[in-house]
Amino acid sequence: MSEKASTQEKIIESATELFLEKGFHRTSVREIASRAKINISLMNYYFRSKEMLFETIINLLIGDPSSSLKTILDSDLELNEKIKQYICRYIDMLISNPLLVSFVLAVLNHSPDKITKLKVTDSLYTTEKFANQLNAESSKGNIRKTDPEQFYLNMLSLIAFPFAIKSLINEKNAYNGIEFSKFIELRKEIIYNTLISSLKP
Amino acid sequence: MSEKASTQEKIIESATELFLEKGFHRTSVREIASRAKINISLMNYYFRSKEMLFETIINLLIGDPSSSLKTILDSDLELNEKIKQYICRYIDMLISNPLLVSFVLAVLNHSPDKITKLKVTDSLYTTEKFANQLNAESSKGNIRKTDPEQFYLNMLSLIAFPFAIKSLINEKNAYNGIEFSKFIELRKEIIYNTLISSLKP
DNA sequence: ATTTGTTTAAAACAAATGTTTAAAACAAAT
DNA sequence: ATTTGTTTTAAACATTTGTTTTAAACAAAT
Repeated sequence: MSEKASTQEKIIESATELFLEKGFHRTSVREIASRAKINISLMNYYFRSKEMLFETIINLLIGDPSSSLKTILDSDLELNEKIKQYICRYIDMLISNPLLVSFVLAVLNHSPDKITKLKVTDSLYTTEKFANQLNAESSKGNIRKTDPEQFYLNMLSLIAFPFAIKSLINEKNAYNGIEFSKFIELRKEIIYNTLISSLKP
Repeated sequence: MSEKASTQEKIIESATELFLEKGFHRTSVREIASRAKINISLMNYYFRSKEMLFETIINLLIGDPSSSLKTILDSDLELNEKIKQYICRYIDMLISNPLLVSFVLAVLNHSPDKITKLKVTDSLYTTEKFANQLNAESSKGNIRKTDPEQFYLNMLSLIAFPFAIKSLINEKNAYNGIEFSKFIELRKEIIYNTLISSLKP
């Protein structure tokens, strides 16, 4: 925890850690206050309610990464290169925050509106320009006829799902955090190859 | 709800529905009792605690499907056919219980031990015989050199992840439950083709 | 020095939680 | 008919929950 952090920042820092680890309902406001070393009532003073604090943190956690990734998808990169970079950046992002996938899935599961009604919704799961690119390449005969929706879902699944079952993978292979990251690093190329060969005419 | 169901069965039925929909912490024992139309204390009478009831239900929900799928993986089917059947049966199972993925991921996330220490653990995520088969085919030059661990993870990701983000997919494409199922049905062949082309030497 | 607006603290609040108790209702057996 | 063991009920239990209240501490401005 940073030293000169304001009360507000301390609350966000602690709450973010706890919400990522344990989710909304398993985290109590007293635990947040205790970790942030502030009085309980300050949470309500700065964020009105636990719920609003949670929504603030959702935006912080999802907003930045997803819009950064959207940039790649919407760029003018050549298809193969775009896919390669997207996989790479996405995985790097998740390695640096391995709890993010489970967090998003948890929220998505018990209060989907919190995510779908988000300003950043379409950053999270939209493919318009990318879809056009796939269709174009398909028309030109460069790649197999491909449903962009399904292809993007394949890509997302291959990238994100392993993080959702991290503990299962670690348990089975007796991995620690670092070994897991190495295992995931290997997937960059594997996922790329898998997707590219699925596109070959 | 069945008519002649015993109290114990009524509790399990109601609790299963609620745990699947809302998870452990968002479900109260009073809600379970109310839906099952029984007295609150009967829950403790039959299952000692909410926690033990939850574990009972985890076993019921995960046990059967996963061991059934394990059978396919451990069979003597030829590789391509085995993959095809595995995808098909897995997806059929998830279509008939679309909340299962999110449920397992939620449990896996906040109390991994509940799953990894399960009797059915290895049914959930083990690949020994399948791995040997892949290695054998690889040695014979029939398929590309492939890490079985990564390949199985690919397969699992492609199959299961879409169910974890069901609400996102539905929201984006304005799907209802049936349209989602159709979308997923299409994936059987797509996933098969994707995986098979990734194996081609 | 006093007033002002802001931030922090301690205590209390009402509501909800999982669980236990103690007695009643019930069915089966003697 | 009475005892026995099982099942069900209503009430209370002790904690914990998120939130609010009230007042104190603080800093800045007049």
